[in-house]
Amino acid sequence: MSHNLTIGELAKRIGINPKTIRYYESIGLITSHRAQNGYRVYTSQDESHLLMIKRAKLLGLTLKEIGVILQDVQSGLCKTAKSQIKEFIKLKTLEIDKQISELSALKNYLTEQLKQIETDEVTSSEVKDCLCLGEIERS
Amino acid sequence: MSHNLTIGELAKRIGINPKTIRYYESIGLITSHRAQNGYRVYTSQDESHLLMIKRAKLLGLTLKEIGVILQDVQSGLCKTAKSQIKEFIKLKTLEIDKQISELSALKNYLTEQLKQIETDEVTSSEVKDCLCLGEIERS
DNA sequence: ATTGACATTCCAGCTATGTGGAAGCTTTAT
DNA sequence: ATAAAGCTTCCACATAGCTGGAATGTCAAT
Repeated sequence: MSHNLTIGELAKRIGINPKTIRYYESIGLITSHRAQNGYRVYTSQDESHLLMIKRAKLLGLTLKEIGVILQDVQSGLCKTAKSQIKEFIKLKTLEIDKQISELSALKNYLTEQLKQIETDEVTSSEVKDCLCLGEIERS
Repeated sequence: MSHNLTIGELAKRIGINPKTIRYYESIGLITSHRAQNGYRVYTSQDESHLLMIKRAKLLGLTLKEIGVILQDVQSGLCKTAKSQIKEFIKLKTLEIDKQISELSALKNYLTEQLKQIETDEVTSSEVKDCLCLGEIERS
């Protein structure tokens, strides 16, 4: 299963810079095994981890937060100290809810605004209200 | 209406560091008027702008993106060159949709995971799957 | 055997987003 | 009138998250 990859191949598959992978290793986010020549060797597991990192970053997690998840996951924490990961998941879920409702509110107002702009019936101050003062904070 | 504020008062109302306000000014994100003694003077409009900046930052916009919005809004762009702001809104709405669906997916999987953890029926690899390999990408 | 494309480490620098501190002026309170 | 608190500018440092370059080693192809 583990079709071994060099750092360059891995980087290409994930769509990131090899330097970034080395950087992640340097901060302890991932690890690597070495071939006899000293080259880093990666497995599909490593690829999965990197994909997860990429996705989590897109979702706004910091590398530090991602590191915590990976640590927990890799050390099989859910068997030995579940409460931590439970806590994390609960917290994260709440954060996500908040983020979603803020995004929805912003989207609604932008959509509304777009409609108005398209029917030529908007004033500068209305746009300003939408973006600066709008009822987004209700969410 | 414009109960004038010093930088310190404004900072306290918004809940940010006065230095941050000066920094925003230094990068051209906001402007300020000065009193005769040289002190910065802010109006409720400025307060609105700062609130909007704070909110937008929470939503993941960079200061540069926020700057674009503020520029458009402040120059009354919606009257003079609506197409740009229209374009921006459309793009932003799409991005928001994507972000929302990713967040929803992540939330679902975290919730699912939490349920399983709470009923003591989860394996390390399941958590791993959820976070690293899960079907989040379907979204 | 040489060339070119990779890999290694190390160090340096980059952007974004602030924060801290010094030196000095202004305002406010006592 | 003096001290505390708050304002100014300027400069430097901090943190996150990379990115680039130099010097060097390895591998694959010709």
